[in-house]
Amino acid sequence: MPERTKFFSHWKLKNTQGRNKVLDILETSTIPLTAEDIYLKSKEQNAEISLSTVYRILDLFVAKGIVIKSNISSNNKAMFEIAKEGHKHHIVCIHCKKVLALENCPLKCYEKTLKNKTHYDITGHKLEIFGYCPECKVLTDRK
Amino acid sequence: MPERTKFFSHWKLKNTQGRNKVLDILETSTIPLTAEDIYLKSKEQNAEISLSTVYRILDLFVAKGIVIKSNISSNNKAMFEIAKEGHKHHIVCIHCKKVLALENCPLKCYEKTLKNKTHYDITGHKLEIFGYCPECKVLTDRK
DNA sequence: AATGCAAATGAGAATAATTTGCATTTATGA
DNA sequence: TCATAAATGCAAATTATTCTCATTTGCATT
Repeated sequence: MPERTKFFSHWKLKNTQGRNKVLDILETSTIPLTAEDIYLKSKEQNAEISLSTVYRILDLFVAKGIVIKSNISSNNKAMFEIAKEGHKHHIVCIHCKKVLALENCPLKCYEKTLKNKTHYDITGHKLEIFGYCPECKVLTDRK
Repeated sequence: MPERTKFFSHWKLKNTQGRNKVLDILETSTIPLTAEDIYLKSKEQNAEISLSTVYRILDLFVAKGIVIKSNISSNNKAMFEIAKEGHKHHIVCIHCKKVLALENCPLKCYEKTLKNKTHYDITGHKLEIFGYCPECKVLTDRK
């Protein structure tokens, strides 16, 4: 039984080429991707999945908690990333849009506390922090 | 000098009817609102602001850090809320969509640490936590 | 208080992301 | 291997958001 079939059967999902490829692409990427990014990567890798199918697969993964959907500010495209350890969070400068990655996830501990307190099975989270970077907080229009 | 004029002049912004109304609506609301929600509320209150202007005002407020833009899962409309103390975070059940409000913000402390460490002027953050609620984690399709 | 001007607004057309319908193909369990 | 339900591709439909441009408004300065 192929490794991925086992993985998918945990969720009672068919192990299709498209789902495999999307999972590959998401697991390989170090940054969140848009549906179109994934579509283009599948094409590059000679395993094209139609864009609407990419959307359907992503929706499914989000519904299962395998993937986190978020909308990084400014553009309004949805971004998708694996809901797993090893993810990164960022501080985004509202003014110059510079992005600073945070060393470690401030919620790692908190999630454990929360599991005990709420009895939820927590599968992931989204976090983004905003502000003015040291340069911009000086220049900015605010008094 | 009207109270709001002072507020707006801090950001070198004109004190217009639209901006006042949008701020009123956002400050009054206990939940994040879509641009359309705000448009409809302005209409109800006999101070209609055109939808495109609502979008423009919201973009401006986001750019200044007065408002936080986020995209609560499932639907893909942007949601807007005041970037202020007293905000709430939530755990959303991936399966039944139930929302549980968290008592206190797990980032309150962390933001202070971060200010010192990064010298950013932090104006706000977005946080959403996902998982299966106690009922759904039993029923769920996952093995 | 009146004036000038840059900035803000309204209306609706344009854009672009996402969803949907339906005919065809594919994965899985018997 | 076969039957069947589920997944996919394609193109059209939908919908949130942005943009254009003519008109209006807020505010600094007389």
